[in-house]
Amino acid sequence: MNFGNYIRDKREKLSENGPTYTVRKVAARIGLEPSYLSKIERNIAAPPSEATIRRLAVALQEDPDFLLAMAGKVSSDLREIITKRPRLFAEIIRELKDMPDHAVLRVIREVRDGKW
Amino acid sequence: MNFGNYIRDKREKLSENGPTYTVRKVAARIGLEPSYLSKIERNIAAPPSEATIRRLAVALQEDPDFLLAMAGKVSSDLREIITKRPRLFAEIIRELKDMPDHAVLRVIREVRDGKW
DNA sequence: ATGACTGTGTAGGACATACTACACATTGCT
DNA sequence: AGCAATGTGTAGTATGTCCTACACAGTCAT
Repeated sequence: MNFGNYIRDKREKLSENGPTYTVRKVAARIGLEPSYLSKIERNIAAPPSEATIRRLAVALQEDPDFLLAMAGKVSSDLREIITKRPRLFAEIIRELKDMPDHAVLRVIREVRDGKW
Repeated sequence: MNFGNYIRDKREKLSENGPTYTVRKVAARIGLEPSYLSKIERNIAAPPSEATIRRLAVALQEDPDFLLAMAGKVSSDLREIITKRPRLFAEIIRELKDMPDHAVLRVIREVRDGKW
């Protein structure tokens, strides 16, 4: 599944009950030209900028980090966190790479519970 | 400290004993025009691409993740890891954001020791 | 059949990224 | 004086990013 198909599907699902989620309406709400959004949805145009993806996430009730990932991007706030301590974060991310979700979640919980 | 100044300093340190680390020699070794490297070092040109930064890291015996971070970039392999499970990694990275180095290192060690 | 919608096609443009090619001036050596 | 090596200035290019502006064709209701 790619970015364009995903948001087209999502928008079409939302547009089933009423004309609130047409290409034109959504585009207007997030400040884009309708034809541009149309092209994005058909993968004729590449995914838009991070700022636009964020507005799109709000408009379509999607998780911004997930949408950004579909566009092959990493949220700028995460990039900032990583670039401030690159070796440290590179190490832990690579370490967690092959761990199953539930194990990573356990780490998150342990960290959050302040056992450190 | 910015990218240009940093690599200029590093190269100059390495060039102290012998003419092995002139702008021209280093540029030749990593396949760049000398004038381009010169401009990068003086911050007239923006930091180069990830691939070039990696070659530069090898040539100057620097940590690639660190150099990439100085250029405001995140290694593409890390980006890939994150975009495969964006919500999970977004959560843990934000959770670790304000933790001191030693605490993050402890997490890394625990993970590596396979207590999970 | 007119008007109000719908999505989409065409044709750009402004700016950034990531470079190359080559000439030039300065310095040090012989 | 002449050559080699140094760093740098100028000019230009290809490609990508991120969009706008506007026109057009089809559908649907009145």
